[in-house]
Amino acid sequence: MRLSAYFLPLLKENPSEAQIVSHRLMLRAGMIRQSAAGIYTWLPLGWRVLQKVTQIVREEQDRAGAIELLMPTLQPAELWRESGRYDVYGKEMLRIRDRHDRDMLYGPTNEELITDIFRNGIKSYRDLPKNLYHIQWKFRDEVRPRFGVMRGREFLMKDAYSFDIDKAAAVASYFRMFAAYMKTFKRMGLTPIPVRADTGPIGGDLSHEFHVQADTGESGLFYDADVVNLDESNIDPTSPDVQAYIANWYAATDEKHDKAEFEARVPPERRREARGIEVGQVFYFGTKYSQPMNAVVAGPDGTPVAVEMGSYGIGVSRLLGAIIEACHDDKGIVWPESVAPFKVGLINLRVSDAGCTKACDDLYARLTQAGIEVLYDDRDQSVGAKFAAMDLIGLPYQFVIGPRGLANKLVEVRTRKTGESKEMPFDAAFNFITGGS
RNA sequence: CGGGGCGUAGCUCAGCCUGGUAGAGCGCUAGCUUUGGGAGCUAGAAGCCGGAGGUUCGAAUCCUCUCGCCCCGACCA
Repeated sequence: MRLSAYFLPLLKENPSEAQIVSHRLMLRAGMIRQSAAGIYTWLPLGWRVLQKVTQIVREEQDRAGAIELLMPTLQPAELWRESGRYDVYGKEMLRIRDRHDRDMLYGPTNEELITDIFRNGIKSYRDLPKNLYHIQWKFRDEVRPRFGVMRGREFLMKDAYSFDIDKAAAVASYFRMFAAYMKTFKRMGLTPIPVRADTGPIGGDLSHEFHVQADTGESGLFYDADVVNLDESNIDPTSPDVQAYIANWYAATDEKHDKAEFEARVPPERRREARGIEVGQVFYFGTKYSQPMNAVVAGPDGTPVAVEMGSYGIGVSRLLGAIIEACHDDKGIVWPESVAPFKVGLINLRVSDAGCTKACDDLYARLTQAGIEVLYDDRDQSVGAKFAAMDLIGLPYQFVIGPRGLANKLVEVRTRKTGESKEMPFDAAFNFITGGS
């Protein structure tokens, strides 16, 4: 993409409404623009990142056996009356009336809708287990939205719902998602810390919140180092030992932290303290919805059984804020490669120089053909402005071409994260980025 | 929802107390000069001073109401 042809409205100064670093940087880097309190337009650069993050979430859900579908944003109130939540949910739920005076709502979550879909489609235990998910915009009319996309009213969420014939199978589904979550967040360059969450009123319920480490995070975390060293690709979600191990390790937010227990159970060298941002939560809730909504299947002996359910959420749009909170420096964003909007920023230091421009155009064409995502700064701007812009938007690599290096047929390759820079011949730079030799 | 703050040019903000022709820096446009870390000079464009009512000869400024946004708290992916 040529920057001259792109839409990237950068801000030199910090907008006064933004207090936290991710919000400021997203605004300044031209990723989002606020439309109303807690409601944002995703500008081209932000949209690209959102799609990258979405795709990683999707791939790991698919890999874990979940099946994607798409439910609507607007739901009939009727289903929520059936589950009993219509009157319970409160003002956070945006209620709408259509022209026929039917009560509708903009979905804050989808348990009712998915249970309805499920009960109409699955009648036998032989069709279980099932795990259905979608990635869809939600709306919760928060009293006080803040921190940009970290706590918006409209937000993109992945929510999955598992259906099993009995508790043992449901718990296995739960830990399968648990492992998928660890993998998902790690792929985004984050350090996930799964924290035991409230078990709720029904005894035996399971829930974990996933926090990702960020110095500016809102919750304090105390945990056993083993938690982050878990190799999720090797765990067997159906093994009771594994389940017990995960369910019992020590990891807590500051609200739940019990110093005495922490010190009793975790040896000093494994005790860790950090700050984090919550980006996901998993629940096992049994028949809480299947019972009232009559989501039953025929069991092996022919008698109807209410299915055992769990739900699994990831705050996809919030993740962008979390990633930036975890990955930035005083110059701007430092994208992990897996979610970067472009892999390379190509800077033409002197557009007026025919040699520079030719060299840039050629390299740009070559990289693009090789499938590398390149943002090519071909604008006629001062050098400092170009470097500052590129640092701000945080692409992992910068290729800098100017008259000085070009005299020796060299391009400068910089790594945003480390600040390292090295001059090399064009072929070497090309191979460096494409992984060729 | 309780408490506080702010709405003036695209952005950051001054002006308001003490009413009298709407300002600065950055950005934007044009030209010239510059060119390896947010360039310089010159000339421009740009604002129903959030909205409505009121007081006054006269309101960005004073009064009333309203809308929006931000911060702290309670609440949440």
